[in-house]
Amino acid sequence: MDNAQISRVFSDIATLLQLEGEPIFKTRAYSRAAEIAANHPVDLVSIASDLDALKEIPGIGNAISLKIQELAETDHLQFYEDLQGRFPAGLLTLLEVPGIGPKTALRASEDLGIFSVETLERSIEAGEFEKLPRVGKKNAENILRHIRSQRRQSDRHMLGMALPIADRLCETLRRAFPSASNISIAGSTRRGVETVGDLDILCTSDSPSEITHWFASMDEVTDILGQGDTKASVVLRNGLQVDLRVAPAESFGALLLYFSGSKQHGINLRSRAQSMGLSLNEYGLTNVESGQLESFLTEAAVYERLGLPYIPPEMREDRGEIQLADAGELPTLIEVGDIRGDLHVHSNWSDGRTPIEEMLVEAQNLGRGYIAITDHSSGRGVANGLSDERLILHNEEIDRLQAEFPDIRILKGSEVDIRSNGSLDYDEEILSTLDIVIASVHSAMSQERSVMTERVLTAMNNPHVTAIGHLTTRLLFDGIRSRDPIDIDTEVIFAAASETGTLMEINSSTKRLDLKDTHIFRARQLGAKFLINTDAHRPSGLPDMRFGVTMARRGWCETHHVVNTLPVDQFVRFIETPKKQRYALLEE
DNA sequence: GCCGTTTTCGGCCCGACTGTTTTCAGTCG
Repeated sequence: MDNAQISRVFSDIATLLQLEGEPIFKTRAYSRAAEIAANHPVDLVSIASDLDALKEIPGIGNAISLKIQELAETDHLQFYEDLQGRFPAGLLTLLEVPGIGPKTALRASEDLGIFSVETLERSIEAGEFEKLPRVGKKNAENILRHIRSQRRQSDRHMLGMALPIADRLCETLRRAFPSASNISIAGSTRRGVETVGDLDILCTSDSPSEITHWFASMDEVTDILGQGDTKASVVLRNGLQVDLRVAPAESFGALLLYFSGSKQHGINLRSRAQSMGLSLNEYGLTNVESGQLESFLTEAAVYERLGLPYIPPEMREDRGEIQLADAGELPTLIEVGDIRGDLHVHSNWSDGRTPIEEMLVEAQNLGRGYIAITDHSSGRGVANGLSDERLILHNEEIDRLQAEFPDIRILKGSEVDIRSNGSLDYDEEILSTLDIVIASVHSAMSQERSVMTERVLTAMNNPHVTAIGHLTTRLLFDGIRSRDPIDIDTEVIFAAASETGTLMEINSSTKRLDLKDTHIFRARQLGAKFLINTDAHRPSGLPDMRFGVTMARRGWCETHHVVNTLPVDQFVRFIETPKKQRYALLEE
């Protein structure tokens, strides 16, 4: 039972209680608990024996703590099962169809015996469904369209795919409406969530309806979900949903804040506003007594009016950021410009696409002061891994290139396989010729938790291993495939990082993003330090550094948490220091 | 169900759009 599964249970409970007609605030409490569980950096099961620890989590009280405990101990929840038993099986799947809410789902099941998406589809086609109260022909048609388009694609898109599309749409909008200003990405894309369900784009203009109409009639729009004077919601040819919102310039601060979310962060801010006698919406702050609306040009101005410093979008996830801001203790988050080196890069010596030289040229263009060329070790037969002999040639090639590229420090590296028993592909003698060793799991990924944990710990205890690469090996769904993370005790691994002097890699590759944000958050709390690397296999992969930095920001990292923010001389001093003393060096 | 510089009881965020309705319920974000 992991946090995602616990989250699912509470989210189902919220829905079912709503169907039972329970007070909205009760169902909301469960919805919030579901959000909290999904984003909590510590495995709830691991702390479930301590009821007080659970109750300390804001939003989790006595009743929900006890339910988490029961789930942790028995893998079941009687309350949940009883609740499910009072409804027909399959009802919850109906609610996953956009346009179907609790009321409609219940009516459909009770009046028409619909308990699955398939029977719903047949009922719509037969003209039965539209006869339900407040449904009608148009609603039924819309729902049918949603069912069919949902079947064509996954509902989440990788940040690395969504962000470039959002950038392009903003640029198109900018060209089409030179008078529009403040064109911005909002929503989960702006917060840097690893996958996004849809894109949110905002702008300000004096003639909003012109813009929303133009937007809905763009060539690449295949479906218009809604369109009004200030808002349009469409589906693009590639399956991505995009919401556009237009407002007058003077309310842009509140607009951007409102549509950047997260939902719970917004709710927390609105509660805070309320306690100050103010009401916050997307147009500004209204004085409840006088009815006077106060507008804001920037987000920072809204925060300031609420007595808070500016909170970066990546932190707006209801993880205690408002309390921290209130106390004046917000971290100064790392920025992509703080990164000085890239310590995990491939070339065509193994499975990269280009010669080392081309990687060096692009790295220099990006302002990197140092880079490690870390082609694969011999165990990666399919990746053209380097034998001992080829690794020695690889090292010689780097010496030669260093003379050619005096402005970037080139480090000798390898991405070495951690074999199933924890040993590495190269022996001590070979490893000692390298400056940087990134040790990664690439095989036997289904080992059971204790074996896997011991395997990685063994690698961390190797004095030559600089960092553990992409710890969980998960792959995000890229439209074709995905891969689940390995089963490993991350608490043990993160705690071992500082004990052994090993760094944890934040892999920036858009399909990996591994460590993920909650892991980074927890690893940082446990004292681990990081490298943010690109794992680039071609020059165009080197700018993906920004995605790793975004994940680090979501884990509340500052520059001192990330070792490749060090200037080159200090970084070299770091790797030349005996491993066990490296963390102490960072404290100086 | 959760929570507390106003509270252990009584509050709990806010608005747009749609389609079905004659004033608003349902859904979404």
